[in-house]
Amino acid sequence: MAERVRVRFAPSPTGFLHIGGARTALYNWLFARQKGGAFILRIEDTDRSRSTEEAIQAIVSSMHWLGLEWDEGPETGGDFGPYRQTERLSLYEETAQRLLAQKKTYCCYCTPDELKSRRRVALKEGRTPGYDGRCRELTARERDEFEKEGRRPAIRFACPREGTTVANDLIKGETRFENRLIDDFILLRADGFPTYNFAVVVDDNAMRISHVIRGEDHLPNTPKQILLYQALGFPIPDFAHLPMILGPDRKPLSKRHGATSVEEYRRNGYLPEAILNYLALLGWSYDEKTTLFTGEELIEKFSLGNVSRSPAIWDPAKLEWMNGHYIRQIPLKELTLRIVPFLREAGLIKDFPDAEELSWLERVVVSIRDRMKVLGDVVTLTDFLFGEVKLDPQAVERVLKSDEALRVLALAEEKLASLPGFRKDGIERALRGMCEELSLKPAKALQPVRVAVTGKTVSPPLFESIELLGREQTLQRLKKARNLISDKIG
RNA sequence: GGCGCAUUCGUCUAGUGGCCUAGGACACCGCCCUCUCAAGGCGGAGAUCGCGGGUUCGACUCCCGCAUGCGCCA
Repeated sequence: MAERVRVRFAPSPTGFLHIGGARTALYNWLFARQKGGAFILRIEDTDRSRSTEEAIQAIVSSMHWLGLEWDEGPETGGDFGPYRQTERLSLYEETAQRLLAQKKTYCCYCTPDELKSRRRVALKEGRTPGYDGRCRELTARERDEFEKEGRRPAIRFACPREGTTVANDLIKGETRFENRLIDDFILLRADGFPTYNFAVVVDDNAMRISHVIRGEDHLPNTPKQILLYQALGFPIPDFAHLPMILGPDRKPLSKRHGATSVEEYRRNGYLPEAILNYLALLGWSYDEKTTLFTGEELIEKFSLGNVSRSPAIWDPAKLEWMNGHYIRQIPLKELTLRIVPFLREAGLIKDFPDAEELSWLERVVVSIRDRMKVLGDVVTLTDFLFGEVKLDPQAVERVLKSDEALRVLALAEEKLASLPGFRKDGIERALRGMCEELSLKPAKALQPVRVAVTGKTVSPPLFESIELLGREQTLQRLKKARNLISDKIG
């Protein structure tokens, strides 16, 4: 424990970085940064049928995007590599052989099919479905027989039949497991690939991991791993098991609950700051008041002792609120740049804007900043500023189809046409003057103008929007709306 | 089926024996601001602390049982 803190995040590359994985990574990262330790990224790709190269890239890229930089791992390398389990096969093999020589493991010739059917029978008879240990006492001759049949052995751990293994979890506290209830689990499969429990112990030791911080789903694996540490004579790290993240139905978070990967949130316009802050608070808290934390504050204040022991339900609404908050924290110039990709993606702008367009975009951003929850909101909020207006039929029906609206539009057009300049303040004066002349409340009289100009009953502030649109476009839209009404009213 | 973990407002949580007539945040409702919608400010409603037993002068907090949920063995 006096040794340097070394922690790791060890995902299986079977898809995008999941929200739960991101939180595990974050807690590891915070812990390492706070303690001045090392944060290691290790790829657990021994399940060849499900692991892919694309998934590794996806995870790496989400980690970078979140700013969870690792000190050792893919891309960066390090003194304890390689950091991919499929590149460490010989280490597992050697370690297993060592245990075999010490008679702490044994060869098992049972095939997966045999095991499966035995398990079924056991379940049907109401017995515990674990491995019965039948190959543990195999004689040399029996082994030869199996070898002659062409069977390749798996290597199993000879688990102690008595005693108790105690895991002192930094979050859950002391948990005890009866050794006799743990079956002789496989370390190395017949094909030479290690099982999860074995590879994890070998690697965590080889990489000098001091604290294993991972999801609670691994808690039942812990006694097996402790037994392995002991058999191998390795020092045992500290363990900390994080509660799960569930959907609103208290089932594991999955696609049917909505977005579950960091990548999806990135694409929808969530900010890393918001995701990190929200994730930090999902299962951890600092005091009874604080909800907003900068990255530095999190590093300073995080502690495993304050991590909750019970599962948390994912609440997209709170994340959204937090995202809106962080959007408002971003300096205008930077926010504008971060919005550009969303405008391009939606086809609202073609190329990357030049300096002039950028300064216009900045003014656009000012008008919508308080209205955004995600960066992608920029599209629906400002689409009327690009190209033609699409008049919402319902809005036309409700606010445009009247003689009063017709008069409003005519006067507005006249007032705006004769304005000396075309700035927000002048526009406002002109339109408020219009309201007075018509003896109408602004709230009433400005709605037809809003619909004519923006196509909707809800929009960014009208006067700014009109300025941003420009005189020519504005007048054109007012006229068009007027013609439309005249036709309709007859 | 066995083993393990968990259980405070709808949600995330504060709470480590008296400070709790249970605090904060999101969501919800109302008011203010206001050209719409937001943002912001102010306020409201919302939890007999899963249930039942103990221990104690006193329990959300400690112990036991039960229920439920989740995990692992798969």
